[in-house]
Amino acid sequence: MEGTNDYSYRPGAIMTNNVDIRSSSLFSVLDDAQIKRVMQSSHMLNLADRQSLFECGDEADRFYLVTKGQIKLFRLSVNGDEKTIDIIQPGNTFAEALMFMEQPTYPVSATALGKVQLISFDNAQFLNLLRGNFDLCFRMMGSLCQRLRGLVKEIDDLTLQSATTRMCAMLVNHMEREGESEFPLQAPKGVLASRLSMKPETFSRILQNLANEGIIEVKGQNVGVLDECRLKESAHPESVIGLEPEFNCNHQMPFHQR
Amino acid sequence: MEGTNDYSYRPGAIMTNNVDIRSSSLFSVLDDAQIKRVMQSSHMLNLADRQSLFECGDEADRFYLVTKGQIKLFRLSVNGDEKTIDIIQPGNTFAEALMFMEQPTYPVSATALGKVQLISFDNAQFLNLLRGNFDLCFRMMGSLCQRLRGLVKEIDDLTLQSATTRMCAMLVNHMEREGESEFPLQAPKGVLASRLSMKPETFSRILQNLANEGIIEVKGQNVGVLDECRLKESAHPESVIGLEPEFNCNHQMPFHQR
DNA sequence: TTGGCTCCTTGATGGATGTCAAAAGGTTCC
DNA sequence: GGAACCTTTTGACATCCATCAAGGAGCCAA
Repeated sequence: MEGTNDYSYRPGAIMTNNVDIRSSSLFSVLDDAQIKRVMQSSHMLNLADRQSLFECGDEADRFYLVTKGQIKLFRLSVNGDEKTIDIIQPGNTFAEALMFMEQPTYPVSATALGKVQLISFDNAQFLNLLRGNFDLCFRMMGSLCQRLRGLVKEIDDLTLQSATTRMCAMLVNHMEREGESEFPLQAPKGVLASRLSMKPETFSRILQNLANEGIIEVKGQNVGVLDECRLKESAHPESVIGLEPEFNCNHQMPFHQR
Repeated sequence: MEGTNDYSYRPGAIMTNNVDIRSSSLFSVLDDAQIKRVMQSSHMLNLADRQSLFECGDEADRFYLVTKGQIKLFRLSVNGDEKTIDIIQPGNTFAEALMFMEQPTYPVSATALGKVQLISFDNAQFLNLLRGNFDLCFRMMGSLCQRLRGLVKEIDDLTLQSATTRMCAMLVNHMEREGESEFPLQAPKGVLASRLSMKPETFSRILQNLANEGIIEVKGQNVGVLDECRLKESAHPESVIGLEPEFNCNHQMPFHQR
């Protein structure tokens, strides 16, 4: 499970599995000597599908960069309900915020979605690096700030938006990231459901509704957006502010509609 | 509305309205000269009850320290629904995370709860200070990290916990902060309801239920905790893990019970 | 005191989403 | 190819909480 830092090191791009480490914003401001130093305390890891990386509450002395596959971050409730907090994509780091805590423990559990390859970094090492590099500090603070904004948005979504709205917002994100109106969902539907804080049954029904409305079409894992305009309206209800009620596109989607 | 920096400056404690600026973790690592520098670009503000400080989307070039009263941070949905994200207490700063963004805009609106006194600081000034002070950077990163953890916990609560559980957790926090089993709620019930992501009616009913159960007693704004044990059980359902179902204290609280 | 606020409470009802159960596809492994 | 298994879908029903409407309760002003 735990390998060594056996990837090639050379000045310039540091490639591991087609992911340039420098493309991660945290590492982009490091010079070659610094990268080398971080690398020396790093390990490459391979995880099988569903393999656990750490559990909520574990001591947190390392952080991670995903180079291949996806990592699911989640929390469990007493009765075994699972809430997926985030799905980390290749090229992104996670758990690095914890290095600033006194007695850091992971606030979430992490498991592999499919086969995953990642690199782990030693918190103490990285803290040393931070202590001599203001650019890096600012990078880090910027990244923490963005994550904060993301979570605030998330809370907004959970409290002020409906399940359908969240679904549409996700589909719009997906579409814009892919640049195509047809794309595969990047995780099993059950996982996406949990990410959107709904049950798989609800997820399925909402997709069905959107398809019945002619807004999307669904074939297995593939989604095609047929009516981008209506999808975006459903995703961002604020876009119709200012219109008179009778002029609103009022695309009601009763839950149990067939 | 906007005053000048007319509070006394002297080495050592920097008091403004009985709040020592140094007691805020961000400022605690600054020496006198640095404090003085920050102060020079700061302003004291007074807000009347309900007065707005900034709106979601406004350009964010200052951050704030509350010295008296409370600030409500919230987001609005299209239909006017309001979600209180946080209630900032005296001695605490807010909106400082934004200084690391390119084109910072506030992700929430802020208004006064009651009469409020606060100090605003110039982001650019503070960034200069950060750029020469690693301790301060680490303070800042630590604070951002804690805020992140708080938000993750919040999402957990919203998705995995019931309204009653959230209420109990809040009451336990309240109680432990006050150190008394009897205490006043620190904000109008309607605001607390929104903070807990429920409607005022639901808030009222849950308090009623807890009172009927004999767990608390409520007199206006004052709450007395009668059965701390049961309150904590309801707040942290994980505490009863491992017990056989029939041995669980099964304090059902049907919603419409009278 | 009385009126007019605003905030809170209480009751009746409804709706979005969860739950439970079963069927329908897909995948993997002999 | 088919058996076992998992994921997804579908249906019937339950529940939590929101909504709507009305009634108290405290507070301030005249």
